Amino acid sequence: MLNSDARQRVLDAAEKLFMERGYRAVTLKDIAAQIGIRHASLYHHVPGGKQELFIEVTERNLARHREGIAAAIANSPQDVRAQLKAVADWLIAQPPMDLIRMVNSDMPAIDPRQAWRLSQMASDAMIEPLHALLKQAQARGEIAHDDLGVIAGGLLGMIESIHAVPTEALHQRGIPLDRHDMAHTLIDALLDGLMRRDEPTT
Amino acid sequence: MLNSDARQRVLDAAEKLFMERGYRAVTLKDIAAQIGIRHASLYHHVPGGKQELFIEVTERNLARHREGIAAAIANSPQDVRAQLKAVADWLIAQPPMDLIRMVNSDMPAIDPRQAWRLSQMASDAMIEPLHALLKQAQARGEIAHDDLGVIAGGLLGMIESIHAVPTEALHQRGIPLDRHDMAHTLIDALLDGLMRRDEPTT
DNA sequence: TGATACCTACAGAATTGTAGGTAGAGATGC
DNA sequence: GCATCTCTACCTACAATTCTGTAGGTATCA
Repeated sequence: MLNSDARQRVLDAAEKLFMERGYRAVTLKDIAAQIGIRHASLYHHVPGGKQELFIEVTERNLARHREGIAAAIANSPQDVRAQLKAVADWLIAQPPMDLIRMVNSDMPAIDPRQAWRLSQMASDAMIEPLHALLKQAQARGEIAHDDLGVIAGGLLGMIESIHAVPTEALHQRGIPLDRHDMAHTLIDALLDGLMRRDEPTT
Repeated sequence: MLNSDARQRVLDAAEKLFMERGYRAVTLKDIAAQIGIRHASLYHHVPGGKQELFIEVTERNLARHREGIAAAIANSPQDVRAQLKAVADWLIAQPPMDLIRMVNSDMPAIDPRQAWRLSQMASDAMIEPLHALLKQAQARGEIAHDDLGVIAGGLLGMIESIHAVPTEALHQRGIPLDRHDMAHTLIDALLDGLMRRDEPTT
């Protein structure tokens, strides 16, 4: 009842649209249309209305990210490069997680208490796992850096920025440019550095 | 007339809000309130309405970015690190340029022709200058990489992601964490790489 | 006296939310 | 075996508000 099949369809559609476009850019009509029902029928499954729907699916989405990132790391060898690429592959397969929009546009539009809670969740789900991954790699002696928190955030922004590449741009001039490849390229670049070195560090 | 003082105030307020929150999350009332007038008065300065206002200020903003980035590079020594940091400093001083939101939320909400044009402009203003900067550094032998286009995009995403750090988070535990410092840290990390090397490459 | 920069008032559409109704599936009483 | 009862998942209709855009008026200044 509280988690029926029909309700899940509503949450799925809402999650997809809200995460793609943001709170204000999605109407209840959009969500209802996506699953072929009338907007008023949404209230049957989510009596709390738009804001509660947004909060619920955002929480759900963040929880999924936390688990997805954890699983990606757990299923990889103990190696920063492999782990980061696994995380990136998982992130690229998801709808974009636009934290800039979340912080600057979505959060100011909802109840401040909830906004604060969601911001915390976002940090815990997205930044912390990456931060932990990097710290462990540092402990293993694989990498060396003083501000791994900052690096974790930058890494995330770098990977997510790939979602800003329009789909058409990927097939240009016969180059089968793939988002996963791009993410791997970026990770290799961050790990190895761009500066030219005469002795190649593999 | 076409570029009066009052009109500039309208464009400034609109640019700030639109770039911060996105097209759908900003109402004409918000913009008018920002400069202390009624929403209907906006039509005196921008008869084209909301969509044309958005397009105009987005163009303006992108043009400013193109110029600001070019100026930052021009006023720096011929050195990737210095140039990238100058660009980053300029970007950090601007309102966030959320390309993910632009592509996935703002562009689908406006006329497709204009959306395509703005997307081109965004690429020209943001990615291309960075790409050119990197190619020149490569020509000078400072850096070495095969996919500088991808790197340029990732670099941008990395720097812009700093705008997702909530202002309160910057003053935590007495650490005067500054957005500019964070950007510099990220640039150093990308140039030098995170991998531990026993001979320090300065 | 005319241009500029505003204003009030309002129309029309979109958006969120409420009230109450219905069709069908499955359980229950007799 | 079948009438009925209840629950789920919708529906239509509409109220309240917000948002965009229009029409026309007014104050100020050169």
